[in-house]
Amino acid sequence: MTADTSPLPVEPRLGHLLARVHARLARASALALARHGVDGQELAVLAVLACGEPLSQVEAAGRLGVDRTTMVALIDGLEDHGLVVRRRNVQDRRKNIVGLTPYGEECLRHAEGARLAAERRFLAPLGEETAATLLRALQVLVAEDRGRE
Amino acid sequence: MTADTSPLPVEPRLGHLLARVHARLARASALALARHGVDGQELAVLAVLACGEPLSQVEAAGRLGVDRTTMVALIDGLEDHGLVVRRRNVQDRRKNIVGLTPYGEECLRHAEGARLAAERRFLAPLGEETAATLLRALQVLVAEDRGRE
DNA sequence: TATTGTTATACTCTATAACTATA
DNA sequence: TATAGTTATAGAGTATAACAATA
Repeated sequence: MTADTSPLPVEPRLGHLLARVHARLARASALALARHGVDGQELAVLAVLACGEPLSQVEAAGRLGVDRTTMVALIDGLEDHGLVVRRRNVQDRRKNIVGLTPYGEECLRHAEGARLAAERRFLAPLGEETAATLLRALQVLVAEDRGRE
Repeated sequence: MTADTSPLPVEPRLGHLLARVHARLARASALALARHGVDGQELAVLAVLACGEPLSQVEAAGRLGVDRTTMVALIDGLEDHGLVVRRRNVQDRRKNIVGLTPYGEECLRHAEGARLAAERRFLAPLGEETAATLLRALQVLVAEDRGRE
């Protein structure tokens, strides 16, 4: 409605806004996670593996929305750093049960705390109420997605 | 604080939400733009080129936040489809002034309309007020970015 | 036959380096 | 020397195809 005489190069587009906000959050999170030796995706894997029942690689991949071949590489990295272990499932020997090592659990706690703090700092300029509205709005928009596909 | 016994796979993370919402909007926009022969990035280039003064490739790249080498390929594609033309700047013969053809202007109008309509449909489930809050919140978060860098 | 994990491969997107022509 | 445009190249990130082991 005020797009006519705007001196801005292009009126703000939702897509650009989302991409830029996401990129900035990613940078802030990366900075906060650096000293814990994991990146955001690896931390997400740890969190998924720690949430309740033991998961196979395919199950973990499904919960994160990545391909199983991507999960192989992720688990490789985490295992190399001693954060997780692969164990053959004795009931179904095709499956690897991937579990956190004690070190992995400790890393998850610390890194998740750092990530959460970074997210709170990131949202701080909005104020509590607006931040909550933002999160709810984003959840509505992803839920809407599920409804159609 | 509530991370111990949560039955959820992973509590919703802002990063995931942003990525998923962005991906969904990108799909919706791509669908809406398909019949106009441009994708979102190409449309953004057209919009930047149409906003006021004549721009060189580097200037257009700067406004979109992409590399000049990326802009070369983008302009190549747009020129191949007859949407823009490169003209040598006579004051500074290193620069290409990139302008829209009449067909490019028409394409911009139609495609931008389609994109805007898709964005409105996308935000519709939120209701007007919440959608406005979402947009303002995202703008605050990118502006915050500018303040620090 | 289908599924799991794995590897190799290809694809997309973007940036870096190096070249040219101009300034 | 520095900048604009271009090209070739490389890197990150991810998906697809094919294979062995297992169900």
